[in-house]
Amino acid sequence: MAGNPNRSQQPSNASVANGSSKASADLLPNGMENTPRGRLLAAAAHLFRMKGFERTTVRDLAQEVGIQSGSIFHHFKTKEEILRCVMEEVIHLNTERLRASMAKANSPQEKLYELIRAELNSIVGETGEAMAVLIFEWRCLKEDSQQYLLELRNHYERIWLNVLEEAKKEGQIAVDRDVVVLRRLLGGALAWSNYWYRSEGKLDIDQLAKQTLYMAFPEGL
Amino acid sequence: MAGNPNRSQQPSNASVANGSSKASADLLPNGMENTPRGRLLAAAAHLFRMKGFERTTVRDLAQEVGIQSGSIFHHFKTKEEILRCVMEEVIHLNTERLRASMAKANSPQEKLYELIRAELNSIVGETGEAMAVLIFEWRCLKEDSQQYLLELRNHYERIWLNVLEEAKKEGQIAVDRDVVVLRRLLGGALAWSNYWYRSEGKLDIDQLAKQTLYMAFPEGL
DNA sequence: CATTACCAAGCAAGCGCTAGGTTTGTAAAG
DNA sequence: CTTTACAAACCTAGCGCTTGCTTGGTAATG
Repeated sequence: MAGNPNRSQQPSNASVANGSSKASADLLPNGMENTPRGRLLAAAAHLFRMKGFERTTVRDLAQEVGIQSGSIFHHFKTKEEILRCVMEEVIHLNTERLRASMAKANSPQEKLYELIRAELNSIVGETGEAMAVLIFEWRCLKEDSQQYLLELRNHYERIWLNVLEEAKKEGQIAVDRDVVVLRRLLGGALAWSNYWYRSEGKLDIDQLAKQTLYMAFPEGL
Repeated sequence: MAGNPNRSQQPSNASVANGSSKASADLLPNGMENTPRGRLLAAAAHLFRMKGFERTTVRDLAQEVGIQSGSIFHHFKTKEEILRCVMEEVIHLNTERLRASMAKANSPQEKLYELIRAELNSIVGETGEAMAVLIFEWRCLKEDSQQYLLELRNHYERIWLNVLEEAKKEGQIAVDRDVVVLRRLLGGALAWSNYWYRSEGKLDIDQLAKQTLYMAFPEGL
């Protein structure tokens, strides 16, 4: 038993885990996948999306990044903390994206179109798995984690509501439409796209964004 | 009086009809709590909604109906079968509701409004918990159960698409709008209401249905 | 006396997580 | 250039507990 027959030899480059598992397709930008922590988060987003938080064991996660299950707890205190970190990072990233997307827009209609496009890209793009986890694994968080992340989400929602309120004030949205309800309808419609939209299909993201914009502005852009 | 043929039911058969007489309706309003099976299904819908399928243990479920955990397996072969039965019954029930809702409608707009109202009632009404389970616990099903339930769902979706296609043919929906995409946007928006809509609020279901109708028909009814 | 509904006890497997030792990359000290 | 020091990264082994599910039996009903 003294030997280590199965031990993997990592190249000094420290770039890639041993080839037992396919690389996760959902890596968050900016070199996050270069640290062990980032690799774990990316793999977690992938597995949590595919199998759900509860069904994903720490052993699954360890295998995905090519380490032993116990080694995970060198980087995270608990399994729940991994979930929370995935969610936290994706909220921060996409709140920033939302803000940036409005820089190129002027009218409320254009702004709303850019918001829809940005959220759609968050949901069906490279952060899509993490976004799905954020949306659909919410109840797996402990109470205090929920509370904390709720504040971050409120900032995100505030951006939407500001634009919708501006549009209504300028008369672009019928007076008997409630902007809070409208945001929820839009949010649901967009979130749902995570389940059915495939970028390989004949519908590209901009087209889908335009179809979605009809929900608020029937005359389009 | 009738036995319990459902116990050994297998969904792996591609055919929809398996023992045509074993009417469901254990789960919902009438008869729901009259049989042990019905009580279990109702409790399961509730717990699966609140905690998720994985987090709900058979011991939780047993305690909810006041029996021992082992006794559950007198009524269902596996825990997964309970989930499947909850979903199956709620699909059957709501497909029937959808059909019935159109009896009182004439124009495509009216029909669509009734469809929205019916689905909304399914989602936020007394079958809401089971509907949420159907939507959000889908991946907890085994492959063959998914396949089986998918056929039932396709019938449900067909009703929607027929109405939308009729509306488009009559020119009520802009030519550049895709009815399949529109149904998915509507479905997402409606499904999402399960997360935020509270019937105690100031918005009643008919009002929400009307706000939702704007997504398809900007001029309303 | 068959059927239905249930209990009591517990098994095998799998779970999150821990403890304690080993390897590895890096960089200052000799 | 080599040695020494050290922390981060990781492994091995397994503990304590929970899980879905099984078994073999009992009580009540018609």
